[in-house]
Parts: sequence; C-alpha cells; structure tokens
Amino acid sequence: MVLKVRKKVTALPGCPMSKCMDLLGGCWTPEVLWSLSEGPRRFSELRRDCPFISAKVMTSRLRDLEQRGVLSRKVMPTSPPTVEYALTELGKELLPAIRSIVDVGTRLLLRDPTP
Amino acid sequence: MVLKVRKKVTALPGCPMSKCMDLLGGCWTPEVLWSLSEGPRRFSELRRDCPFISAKVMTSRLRDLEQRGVLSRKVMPTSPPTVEYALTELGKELLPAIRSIVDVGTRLLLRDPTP
DNA sequence: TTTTCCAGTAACCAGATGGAAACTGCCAAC
DNA sequence: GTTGGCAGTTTCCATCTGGTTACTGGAAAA
Repeated sequence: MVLKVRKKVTALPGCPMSKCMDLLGGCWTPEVLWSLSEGPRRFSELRRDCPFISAKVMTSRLRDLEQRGVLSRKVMPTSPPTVEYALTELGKELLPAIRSIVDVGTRLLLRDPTP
Repeated sequence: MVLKVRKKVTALPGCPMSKCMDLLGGCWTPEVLWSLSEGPRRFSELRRDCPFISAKVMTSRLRDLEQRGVLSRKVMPTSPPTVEYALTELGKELLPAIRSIVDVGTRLLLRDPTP
C-alpha cells in the first residue's frame, strides 16, 4: 500500500480534503500514524510494525510528519540512544480519518476476502 | 492535493488499511469520488468540479476506478455522446472514509485557517 | 573478541506517473 | 463556414521518490 504526495503541490486554499490529505498523504503515512495511534513508539518498534517500509522512507516520513507538527520526536539520553515518537494533538485529530479508512477496509475484506 | 499509488504494489493480504487505500489511493482519487458522492456526473462536469486535474489523469483515474469496480461508466447514445459516471455499491462503501477525511480537514481548517 | 542492536545517513538507480500541449471526430448552433 | 462543446487520446518530458545497499559509532551481550 503505497501512498505518495508531491511536495510542490500544497493544499488548495480552503479545501478541507486538501488540508487533511496534505498531512495524511505520503507513502506509508497512514500506516505510521496507525502504529502510533496506540501510544508512543520507538524507531525500531515502528520498523517492526511496518517491515515493508524501508528505513529510508520511514525516516523521511517521520521527519516530514515532525516538521508538520503531526508527531513529536524525543531522543532519550540512553546508550545506545533510543528515540521516541508520539502523536501530537494535531496528530490525534487525524485519527478519526485513519480509523474510518481501517473500518471501511475491514468491511471490504469481509465482503471480499481475497487479498 | 496529490495522492499517488504505485500499481506494482498490491494490497497487503488481509490488511484492512491496505485494502481500502488500494481503492482510495491514486492521484486525485478522493476528489473524484467526492464529486461523485452526490450522484452521477458526466465527464465534463467532473472536469469542472476539479479543474486542477488534467484530462489525462482524470481519464486514467476514471478507467482505474471503473476497472476496480468502484464506479460505472455509461455511454449515452446522444450526439455528441455523453458519458455518465456513477459510484457502484462498492464505491459507496468508500464514502464513510472520504467523509471522515473531509470532516477532519474541516476541523483542521477551523483550528488553523491558513491555506 | 566478535556480533548485535540502536537510529539513522549517503549514494545511486529505475520506474512510475503526472503535466502540458496538441490532436481527434462528430454534431449543433451561430 | 467556423466556432464550440463533448469525451477523450497521444506524445514527450521532467521529476519525483521509493528501493537497495553499504556505512556510521558506541555500548552491551555472547
């Protein structure tokens, strides 16, 4: 499941869908947010949650989302250093949309169990 | 708002999000479905609804969605011929997710009215 | 002492795909 | 007779962007 967003196109002014997709769009973004919906997670945990996302993309997705204020990144002073990602308030606003997508997907799987 | 899907990656077996995004993903797909949510529309109407979508992409998106069973395409025997697109039952199943995205976007616009 | 884990980063490649612009055929209206 | 609308199609181009592989450096476990 790959979802991309082109960076040069910003949200259409005043368009709700655009506003939301500007944060949700981007390859694997929904998966990452879904993983974080249960609570904070570390980088390696996210990687294990979504083994199909390469490290490079995972990193860039997390950086994007951090910059847009959707999630926070906290480096713990441990050794080896661990990093904790968590949804911000803004990020939590996105959850209803994510849940709805998952709900619809679940219903689709019930009606047609092929992959 | 640009949303892409790579065709070579199919839905992850048994993953609800994947199953749903497989249909929702693709550049401008949510916009097209949103336009159709009120009822059937003709090609030129869709083009006017979403002037930022090029004819080429609009066509390919409609063909994709038709092939996936999300919408139906009916050529009316008029001259010049008109073509009517409408959501199928499957397509209507997607609407809750679309609505949810729009809802979240609306809420985001309220909290931060910048484009 | 070698391996593993942590959280990445850098370099390079290939393919997908959206954008722009031009063109189609047919009919109706002006 | 030419303009306009319908519903596209075709071509070419640029670029975006994700995948893969290799590498980092320190600490702890084997």
